[in-house]
Parts: sequence; structure tokens; C-alpha cells
Amino acid sequence: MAQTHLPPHSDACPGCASAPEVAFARHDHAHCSDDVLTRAEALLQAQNARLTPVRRRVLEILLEEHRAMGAYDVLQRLAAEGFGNQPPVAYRALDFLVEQGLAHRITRLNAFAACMHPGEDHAPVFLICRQCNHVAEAPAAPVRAALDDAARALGFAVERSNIEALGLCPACQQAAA
Amino acid sequence: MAQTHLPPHSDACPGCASAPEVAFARHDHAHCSDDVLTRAEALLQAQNARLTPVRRRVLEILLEEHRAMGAYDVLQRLAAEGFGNQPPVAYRALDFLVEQGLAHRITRLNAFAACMHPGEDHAPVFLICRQCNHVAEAPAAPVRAALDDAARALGFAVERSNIEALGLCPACQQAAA
DNA sequence: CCTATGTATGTTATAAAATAACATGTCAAG
DNA sequence: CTTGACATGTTATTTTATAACATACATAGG
Repeated sequence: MAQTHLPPHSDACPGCASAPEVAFARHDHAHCSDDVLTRAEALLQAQNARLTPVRRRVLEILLEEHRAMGAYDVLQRLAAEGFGNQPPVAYRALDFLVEQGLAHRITRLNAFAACMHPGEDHAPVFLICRQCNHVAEAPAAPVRAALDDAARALGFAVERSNIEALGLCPACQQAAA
Repeated sequence: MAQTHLPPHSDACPGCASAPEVAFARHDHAHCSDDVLTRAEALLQAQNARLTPVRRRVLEILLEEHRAMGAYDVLQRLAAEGFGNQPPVAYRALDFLVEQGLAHRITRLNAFAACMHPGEDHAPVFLICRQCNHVAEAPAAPVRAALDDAARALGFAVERSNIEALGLCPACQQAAA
């Protein structure tokens, strides 16, 4: 996949940055969304793919909510805005976004989340708090590298990966102690 | 979780060993199953958990088939053998086995597979061939280590992880070329 | 300009996966 | 034996996902 040469999103957004202390913290992230949308448009143009109204709206919804959402949650919002109200409408848009690397599927939760680093070559690693259900996307280049090594040793060529960890986020660890 | 001090299964089973060339190869693996069952009994005793008939049979089925199976596939076999034929029967046994580390859930496939290394401290890494649908469980200590590092950097404590890679197995790569 | 073609959306219907809630059975400690 | 904890069985329903087909919409070639 063609990589763009924009600076990574995390460089520009203090809220979404991969700095340890904020990934699980609340923050105003309106401009993260704008940034991602701009990048998304550039990426899709490069792919000759179209960011149609439904697709765009789904991406916006995921960005606004800034959390993992089920397909039916997304669908409900779409329907409320005059788009189709049948499951395939949501699934098609979500699948498209995942296909294009603009969103991730979190299989453990049967849910989807906007990718905060579109266009950057990265393997998504999701940290899911079993207590509060918050999800953070962790920087994962080393994990992906280790995975590729392990796969290569078996002659297996990795195309896509899902790495999901279940555990306790910092806040819930404190609450537990 | 208490670790036993049995030698790892892979040391004893040439077929299931983590050696690169065999993980994706067919092999007679009857004795792998026996071995795993023996280990499972020991592990459960240590946990004060019971390997009841349904649970044992489910584990045997997963071992016999040596592939990822959907809950309803397992259920069908259970029903044919006189056990209950409603979904909860299968799900409960499968959930129990996962809980005890005797089976893994492969969320991408909505499927379950017997763990070939019960009792050893390991993170399961699954390599799923998108062509032939075969699944291999790869040795993954380094991947797990990288994941723990990434999580620790965010203050997140990993308890369980699912690492799944989609791609092409050696055979299907050859077929494609 | 138009119309053929591919692509996207809308809709109906159904399949597949998972769980809630409750009834029944089993087994071992007191 | 009986009580309590745990396991299984069963009914019903919810949640997630896709198949199949109809309609619209953009755009490249005539």
C-alpha cells in the first residue's frame, strides 16, 4: 500500500499522542478527527477509492465517539440521519473503512474503532480494559516485528494482524488497589 | 496460575513440535492428544477444577479434529453422542476450557482450538491462512514480550491476549506462485 | 449528449453466533 | 440424609453478520 509522507498524526495531537500518560486519558479531540479526515481523503484519492457520504459519515461517527462501537450502534446513528437503516449499510461502510486502513475491527468486542494513524504502516494493538471497557490503541511496531519474525520462521506470510490484549487500565488498577 | 513442571509437550511430539517445517504439515497426532489430556488432568487437579464428561469430551473432540471448530460444530458432535444439544452446553464447556488454558478462542473465526501447550506460560499466536483456512499456533514468547512492553509503557496490565495473523501459509504461497 | 458499465446504496430475508433465565441433576462435606 | 455448590439440561431470545436482489448514481466511450 502506498504510504503518504505526511507527518504522523500523533506528532500533532497532544491528546491522541502515544505518550504513555494520555492514551487512556480523556481529552478534547475534535482536531484529531479533522486531521484524520483530511488524511483519509488523501489516502483514498491515492487508492482511487471514494469516500462517499455514508462512508464519510461512518468514519466521522467513529471519530466523534472515540471508542469502539458495534455495527448496530453505528447503524442506529446512520438511520437517525436519513441513511439506510438495514445492517448491510453499516457493515459495508465499516468493512470498507477497515479494508482501507481507516478503521480497525476489534474482534473480541465485535466492534469497530477509527484508526488514529491512517496511512502509517502499523499493526494495531488494542488494550481492552475488562473493567471499564475502554480501549486504547498502543504503538506496536516492535510487536508487529516480533510477529513477523515468528511467522517467517514457519514460512507464513502475514498480511493483516489483530492483536488484542485484555487486562486492567491504569485507572482500574488503582481503583482495585 | 500455578505452572507445572512437566516437560513441554512440543519436546515430546515430533508432529506438533514448533519446528518450522511441520506446524503446517499433516501428521498423525494421536499421541499428542493423549499427552495433552494427561497434562490437562494434572493441571485441573492443581486448580481444583473438574474435567467432567462433557468437558473432557469437548477437549477430546478439539484434539481429534486438530483444527479450529465453531461452537455449533462441537455441539453437533456432542448431541450425536447423547449430550445436550443446546448451544449453552457447548459454550459452557468451551468457555471452561479457555478459562483453564486448555483451549483457545480464535475470534477472527468465531472458533475454538485445543491448546497444544497447556500449562506452559505462553501467549497463543494464531496464523490463519486466508486461502485454505488452516490455522497454526506459533511459538510466541517474543511477541508476548513485546506486547507486555508496549502495554507496560501505557500502564496497562495484560492478563490475556489474542494475537491473530491473517495471511498465506507456505503451501498456498507456492500454489499462488 | 447519451448510454453502457462498474460501483454504491437500499431493502428483504435469513443465517450464524452467543447468552439470559430457569429447571433439574449430581456430588461431596457436614 | 440433607444441604449447598456446582454442573448440566432446556426454553427462549438477543446479538451479530451475510446472502440475494433491486435501485440509483457516477463516469468513460461512443
